[in-house]
Amino acid sequence: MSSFDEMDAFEGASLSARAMQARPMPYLDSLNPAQREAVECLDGPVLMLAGAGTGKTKALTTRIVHLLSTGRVRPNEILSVTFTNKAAREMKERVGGMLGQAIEGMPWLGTFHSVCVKLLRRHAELAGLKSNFTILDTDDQIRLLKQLIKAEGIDDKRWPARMLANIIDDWKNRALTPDKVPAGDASAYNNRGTEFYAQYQTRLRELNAVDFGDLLLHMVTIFQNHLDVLEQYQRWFRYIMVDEYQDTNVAQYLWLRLLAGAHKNVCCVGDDDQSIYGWRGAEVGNILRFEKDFPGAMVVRLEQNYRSTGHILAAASNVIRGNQGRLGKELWTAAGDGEKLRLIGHWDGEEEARWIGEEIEAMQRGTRGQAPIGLNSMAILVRASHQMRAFEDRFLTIGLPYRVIGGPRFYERLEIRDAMAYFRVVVSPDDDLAFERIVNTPKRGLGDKAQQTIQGIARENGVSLVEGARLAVEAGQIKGKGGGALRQLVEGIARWGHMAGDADITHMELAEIILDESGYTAMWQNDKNPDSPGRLENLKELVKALESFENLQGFLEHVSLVMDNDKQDADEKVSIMTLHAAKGLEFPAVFLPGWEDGLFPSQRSMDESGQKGLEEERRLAYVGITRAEQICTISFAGNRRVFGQWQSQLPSRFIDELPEEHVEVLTPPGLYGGGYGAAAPGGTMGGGQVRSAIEEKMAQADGYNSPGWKRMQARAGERGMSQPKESKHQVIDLTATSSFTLGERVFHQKFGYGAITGIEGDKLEVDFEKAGTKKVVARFVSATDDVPF
DNA sequence: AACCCAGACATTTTT
DNA sequence: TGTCTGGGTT
Repeated sequence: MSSFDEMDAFEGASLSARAMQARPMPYLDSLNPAQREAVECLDGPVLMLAGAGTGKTKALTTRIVHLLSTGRVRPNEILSVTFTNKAAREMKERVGGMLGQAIEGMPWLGTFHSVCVKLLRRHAELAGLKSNFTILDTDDQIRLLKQLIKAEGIDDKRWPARMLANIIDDWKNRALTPDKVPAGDASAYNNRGTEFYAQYQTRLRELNAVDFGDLLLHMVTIFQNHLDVLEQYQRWFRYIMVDEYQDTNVAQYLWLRLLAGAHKNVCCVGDDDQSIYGWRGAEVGNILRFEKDFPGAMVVRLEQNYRSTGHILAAASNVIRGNQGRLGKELWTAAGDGEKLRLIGHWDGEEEARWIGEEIEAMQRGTRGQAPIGLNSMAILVRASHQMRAFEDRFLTIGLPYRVIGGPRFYERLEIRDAMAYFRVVVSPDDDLAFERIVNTPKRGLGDKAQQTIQGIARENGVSLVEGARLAVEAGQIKGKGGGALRQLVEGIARWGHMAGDADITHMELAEIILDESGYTAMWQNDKNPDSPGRLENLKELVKALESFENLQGFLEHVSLVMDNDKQDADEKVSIMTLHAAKGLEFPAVFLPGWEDGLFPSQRSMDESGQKGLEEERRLAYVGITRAEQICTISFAGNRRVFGQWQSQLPSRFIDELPEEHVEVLTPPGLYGGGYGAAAPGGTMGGGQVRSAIEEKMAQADGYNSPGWKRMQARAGERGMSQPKESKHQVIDLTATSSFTLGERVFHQKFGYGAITGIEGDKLEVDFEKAGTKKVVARFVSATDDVPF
């Protein structure tokens, strides 16, 4: 069936047309011409260049639906890869929704990694592994490398394991096995990088384990060395689709090329302007080269944007225009111009945070002359996570609810990893890494010496550490308190292992039993740290997460790849996140603070990667601006404290790239002589008309004295701490009632335990044990039953 | 094993 | 400036 038939379904009087009417394809009707072209071009290579907010996911999912409903392929013959679980989930849901039924049969829609795990479990022996191999995360990886480094007697202070891990990851991203590492890289890690890489791979094989990078690399190697296996999958995956193609690394690229090599029915979707993961091995070159890799490829550009206003798109386009070697796209919208971008400079970072806080409250109330905007519709996007702090502090004091997106993933948390190590030991007692992790957690009096004894016995007898520990206990080789505790642990592991086969106990009950009997839960219950309650919560959540799995084994196989962190709460909150974390999201109102040279674009990026680095930063700017639907506010500060030192900052060079006609320059508040320490007058700064507008606004601001800016800057430097403070006039709401009393002991989510030293309306002054004295809003603390100290 | 202090250090982090 | 790590101490 060709697309021709489908398009003419309602016009022609042919038999096929009438047949089509009997089975219409309404899903095509809601597509724009470009999307439709990309959806209907099913055979041969297709590159879908999808600009921000142009309905990429819609096109991609519709294409799958089209493939399926035209009956040309079965669901399990489509390979569709994404980078995140979230994206995969969303695609599954949308395809299912469009088909009007849950699709069980798309086993090959998933992340690169999850698809590779599935493949690798089938062919593990070709990589020297057993199919029940474990997947190590970064933490395990580093611990393992540390052991190797120590064994070689290398000073891991001078040559940190972390560094070696990065080097090895980098090689794996480039699909380089130890024997293929180019001579030019030989100097890596004190000239011994390759050697350690080889050792590490050997050790992984011994442990029947892989790291994230191996998932791809092993499959590429298998495909390269076993033509029969490759051909099998080339035949099986009749259609291939790739999301976020601009983010693929060399290994992923090779993997795809191998699989698509025969039929070339591959549809890659991406946007070269949104490639922001170069530092993780992503190669923009992959997408730029697509037409060379797949001659005769059909290239479709999705350029109609359904997200942002005209001003926002124009500004974003003008910024990204500064990059070389783009495939080129011009976003447009059928919607109106909307509001211009808003640009504002502040005296320092604190004032910036304060202003944004006020602005958010104003938008929320709708006092800016437009409809109120909910907090969920607003986001602050920063370049580096340390910038979040200023906002968190400020929002905590004014009682503005916020949520931080990103941060450590759920399964990366200490307590989750510990718990999982317990499960691993129970499920597979020869998992030495897991045993090492938990043998003395909680503390069992098994220090280095005891552990070395166990290691020694295990090695002598050629058995696992658990078995070695059992032998050590039997022989009475561990003295004192540790001996008894170890016996308990070893017996526990054996007992829990038996329970795993007991049909009367669910795996969730088993998990709880393991955590309780091992003393792990008690360890956190007895821990006085303010974050211990949270950790216990997480453990509960972990056990809950087990519900959707058959057994512990099944859980462990997938958890490291599947569990993510977006536990969404229903409350209205402003989102704070990095620009990287914001990719793929959209908000009616977006704040982009910290647009200062060195911070954004990041100095380090430019130092390490030069022009390439700068261009990636520019793409980050593009990503940031295009997250905004209605209102986009860019700001910078003239002074900022970095590592405790006050530094005067120059506005970001990207600000000069904003087109004046699409930007409105706001007047800074200037309560305390809101001067502008870095608005260097003069022509050397480059052609920003926007910049002169800023200078003008700065000059209008109270207390700004144009010729004196340099002196102000100098003084600011000298004074150090004596920066302008935020205004002290606090409105004390006498009507607000507080149920707290002076001296009462309270708990705060972020600051931990403390005692109330002052009450002003609904604001409390609390002397926290760990965090010092802070002013917080009463509803953010709770009374505790603990004895006041 | 718990504690304390000095010193290093300090982007982005889909899996 | 603050956080974290590792080494040294009790």
